[in-house]
Amino acid sequence: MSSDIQNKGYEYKEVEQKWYDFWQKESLFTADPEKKGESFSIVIPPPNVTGVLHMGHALNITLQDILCRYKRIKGFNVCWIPGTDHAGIATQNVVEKKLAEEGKTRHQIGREKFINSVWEWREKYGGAIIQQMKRLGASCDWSKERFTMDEGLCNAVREVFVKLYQEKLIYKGNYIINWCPRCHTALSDLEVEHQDIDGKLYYIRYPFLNGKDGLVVATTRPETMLGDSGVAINPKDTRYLNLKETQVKLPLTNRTIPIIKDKYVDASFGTGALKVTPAHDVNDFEMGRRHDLEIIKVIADDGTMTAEAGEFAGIDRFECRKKAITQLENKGLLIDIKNHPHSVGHCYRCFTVIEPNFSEQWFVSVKSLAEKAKNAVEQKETVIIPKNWTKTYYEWLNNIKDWCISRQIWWGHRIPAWECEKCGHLTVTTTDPKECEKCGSKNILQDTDVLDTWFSSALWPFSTMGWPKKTKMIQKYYPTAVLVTAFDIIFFWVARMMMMGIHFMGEAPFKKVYVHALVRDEEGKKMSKSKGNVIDPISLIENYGTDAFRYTLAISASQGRDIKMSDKIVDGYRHFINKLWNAARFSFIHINEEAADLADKKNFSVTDRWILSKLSRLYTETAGALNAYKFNEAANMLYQFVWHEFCDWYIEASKPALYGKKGKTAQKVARSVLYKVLKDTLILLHPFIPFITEEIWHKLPASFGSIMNAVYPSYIIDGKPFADIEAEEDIKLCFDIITGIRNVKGEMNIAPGKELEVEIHVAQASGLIETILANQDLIINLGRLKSLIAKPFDKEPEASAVSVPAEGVLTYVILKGVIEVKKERARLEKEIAKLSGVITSVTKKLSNNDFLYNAPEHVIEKAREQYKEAEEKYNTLKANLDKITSLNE
RNA sequence: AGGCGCGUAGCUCAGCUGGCAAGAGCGCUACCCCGACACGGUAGAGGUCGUUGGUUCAAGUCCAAUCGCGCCUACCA
Repeated sequence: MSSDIQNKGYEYKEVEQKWYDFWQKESLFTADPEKKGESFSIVIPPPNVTGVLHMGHALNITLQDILCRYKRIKGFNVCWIPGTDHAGIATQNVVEKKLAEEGKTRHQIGREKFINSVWEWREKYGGAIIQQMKRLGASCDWSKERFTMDEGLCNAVREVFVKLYQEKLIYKGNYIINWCPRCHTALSDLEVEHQDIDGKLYYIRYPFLNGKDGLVVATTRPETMLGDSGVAINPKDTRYLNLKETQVKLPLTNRTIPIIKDKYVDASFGTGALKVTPAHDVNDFEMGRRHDLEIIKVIADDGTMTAEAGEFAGIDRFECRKKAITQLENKGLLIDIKNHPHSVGHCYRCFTVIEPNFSEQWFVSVKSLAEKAKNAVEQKETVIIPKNWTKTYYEWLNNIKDWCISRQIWWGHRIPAWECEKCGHLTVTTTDPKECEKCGSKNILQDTDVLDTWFSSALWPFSTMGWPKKTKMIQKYYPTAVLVTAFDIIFFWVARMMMMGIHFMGEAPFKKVYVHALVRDEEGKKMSKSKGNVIDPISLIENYGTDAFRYTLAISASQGRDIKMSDKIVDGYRHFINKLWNAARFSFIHINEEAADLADKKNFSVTDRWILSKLSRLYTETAGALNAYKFNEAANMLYQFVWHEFCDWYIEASKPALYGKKGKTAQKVARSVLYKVLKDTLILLHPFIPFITEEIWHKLPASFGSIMNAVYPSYIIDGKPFADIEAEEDIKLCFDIITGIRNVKGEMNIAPGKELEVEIHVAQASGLIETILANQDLIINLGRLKSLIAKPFDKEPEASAVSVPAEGVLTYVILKGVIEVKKERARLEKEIAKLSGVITSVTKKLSNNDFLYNAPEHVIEKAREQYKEAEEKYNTLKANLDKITSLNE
C-alpha cells in the first residue's frame, strides 16, 4: 500500500492519509506543557463552524503548520490549538433555513428546542472544515480542539462579561445601532459592509406653517422623512440669516417640526437644509440629542413601516419610499431628483441593507481598552509583521467607538443579566441567580439577547487554555508566540483579542502578529461565490497533492503582496515534488545503512566539500528566512538547492564515484555524502511538504521513527559551521569551464553526447592549472569529452572554438571537421559585444575620481577585478574572431 | 475625505538597510530518452525596472511630482 520506490512518479494519493493517521496515532501533534523546551504556541484563528475551507484558510493553516513543524525540529515545545467559533448569526441562519424546509420557524419550536437543533446540526456538519484542515496536513493538537460554545469557554465569557460590567466597561443603553431587518438583530459597526450604490438625491420642500415657501431639504432616503423631528441649518449660512420662521410643516404628515441651527450642517451641500431623523440616522441622533428633538421610530425591526408612519404603516421601507415620492410629486413638493452615488451599509452575513435603528443594546466601552492595546504595540510588546499594518491598527484604535455586543438571536452566549420585574434592578452574575440581588424578588428574567460571536473570539487566546482557571497551559503557553492571520480580521479579531488579553491577563496575547496575504484568482480578483471564480483548495489537493499545493502557497507568500492562485502554478510545483522523489529514488540505489555515517572530511572530493559547504549555508539561511516570516525566501532557497545544486550538479558529478569507477573508498565516501545531503534536505523541507518527506524518510536506510522527531540538521567542524570557500571557488571554475564547453556545443548545434577534445591553456601566474588537472575527470565527465589536456599558455589549436571561463583560463573545444565558421563567428561576436559593454561602463566608473574617492574599498576592488577579467576575455575572443575572419577571407 | 499597497522579461513574481551593465518559475527557441526523473537534461532568446524631475561618486533600491491599478477605513444628508 505504500508508494513503491520503483515508481517513476510520486503517488501522493497513496501516501497522505497514511501518514496523517500515523502522526495522530503516534501523538506527534500533542503538546505537553510539562515537557521541556522553550514554548512556541499558536492559537488558530477559529474558522466559522458553518464554513468550508477556502483559499484563505488554506494559506493561513499552511503557514502556521510550517512554523509549528519547523519549531518542533528546532527543539521547541510547540502547542498549536485548533478550533472553531459558533458564528451566531451565520449558524442560526443555516439552521433556520433547514427548519424552513420542514415548514417550521424557530419561534414555532421555541428557544430551547431550537438551540438543541443547532447543536445537532453542529454535531453532524460542524466538523467539515476540521476534516479539511487535516487534509492540508495541519499538525494542530486536536486533543485541545475548542469551540466557542464549549462549557469552559462559556464560563470564560461569563466571567469576562461580569467583570467588565462591574468595572462599568459594559453598559446597557439606548442608541442608534446598525440593524439587519432580515437577521433581526443589531450588528457592530464592523459587521456592516459598505457598498457604492447609484442612488438618488431627492429635493423636498417642507413648507412654512402658512403653507407657502418653506425649506428645501435633500435626502437619499425619503421614507425616513416620516420620522423627521426637525430641519437643521448651519447658523452661519447667509441664505438663512434673515429667516423668521422657526417651524415647518412636515409633508405627508400633519406634524409641525422645528427649524434648528447646528454647525454640523454643511452649508455647501444641497440646499444647506438638512432633515433630521433621530431614530434612523447616527448623525441625526446626535443632533437630536443636542437639540432635544423627539425620536420617532417609523421603521420597525422587520423593515416595515410602523404606526408612526401613518397611512404608510405596514408596508416595506422601500415600497414606502416609492409611495412617498409619488405623493410628494402629486403635491408639488418634490422639487428635484438628482443622481447621487453614495455608499450604503449592508449586513455582512445576508447583505440586506442595514437600517440604522434606535434601540436598547449592550455596549463595551472600549476607549481605555483600546489605549492599552495600542500601547502594547507601541512598546513592541507585540510586533506586527509586516510593519505596515501597524498604522492600520493604530488608525482603527484611535477612532474606535463603543462596541455593540448584544444580538437579538438565540444561538450564542446568552447575556448573564437578569432583570427584576419588581424593582427593575439588573443582576449580573456568573452563576444563574435565583433572586434579585437587590430586592430579593424571585421574579427575575434573564436578558433574551446573546453576545456577539466576536466577543467570545476575543477571549480565544486564553479561554482555550482553560482560563479563568490557573492552568499549566496558561503558565507555559500564554502569551502565544505568534498570531497568523489575514488583514481582513485585524479589527474584528486581532485588536479585540489584544484588548481582552491585556485587560484580563495583564499581557498581550501574542508576541508577534504575522499578517499574510489574500489569495486571489488568476486575474488577481478576489475570489467570491457570486463571481464564480472560487478555486476549491480541496480540488487542488486532489489533483496535485497536498505537498505541491502547500509549496505553491509558501513560495508565493511574499510579504505585502496578494497571491494569485491557479491550477497551472500548483501543477508546476508538483514537478518539484516529483523531482525530489526521483532524487530520492536515485539515492536509494546507492545508499545503505553504512552510508549513514558521514565519511571523514579528509576523504571528501571537491564536489563533496562544495555541496556540504552549500548545504551548511542552507541550514542557517532557511532558518533565518523562517524566523523573519519570509516563507517565500526559505521555500525558494530550498527549491534552488534541491533542483539546481543537488540534482543538476552534485548528483551528476558524483555518479562516477557512486558507480564505483573511482574505487571502493571513493564510493563509500560519496555514498555517505549523498546520504547526508538527502537526509538533511528532507528535514529542511519537511515543514513545507510534510507528506513526501515523511514517505521518503521511512524508506531512508537507518532512519527511524517519524521525520517529525528529527533534529534540525547542522554540520559542525572544529566548533564552527562547515564552510569551504576554496572548494566553492574551485568548483565554480570547473562548472564555468563545463558550461563554456556545453555552450559551444549548443550554439554549434552539436549533439550534447558527441564527445569532443578540449585543450585548456592556463596562465602560469593564475596558479589554476593544478586545480584543473585535479578536476580533469569531472570536466571530462560533465562536459562529455573524449579527452582533456590542460597546459600552460600555448599556440591555440587549429579549428577550435574558444571560451574564457576565468581570468587566465582559455578553453579550446577542438572542432576538426565539425566547425562552422559562421556560427563560431556569431558566437564570438555575441560574447564580445557583451564584454565591450561591460568594459565601457566599468571604465567610466574607474576613471571617475569621485567614485574612487567615495566608494568603499571592496566596491572599487570589485570593479577593478571586473574590468581586468572583462578586458582579458575581450582581447582573447577578439583575437580569435580576427583570426577566423582572416582565415576565411 | 483619509490611510495602505502595487506598477521590474510574453505571464506570475523575487530584489532587505543604495554598489546590478537586474534574478527565479512558467512560457518560448534549438539540441538531446546520457544506467533517478521527458513531471526530464543542456544551451539560448527575452527587460533603457510606469513617467518626469531631484539627492548621490553611484538609484529598480532614497526624495518629490505625475499617470494607471487595487484594497481598507469614514457620519457628508
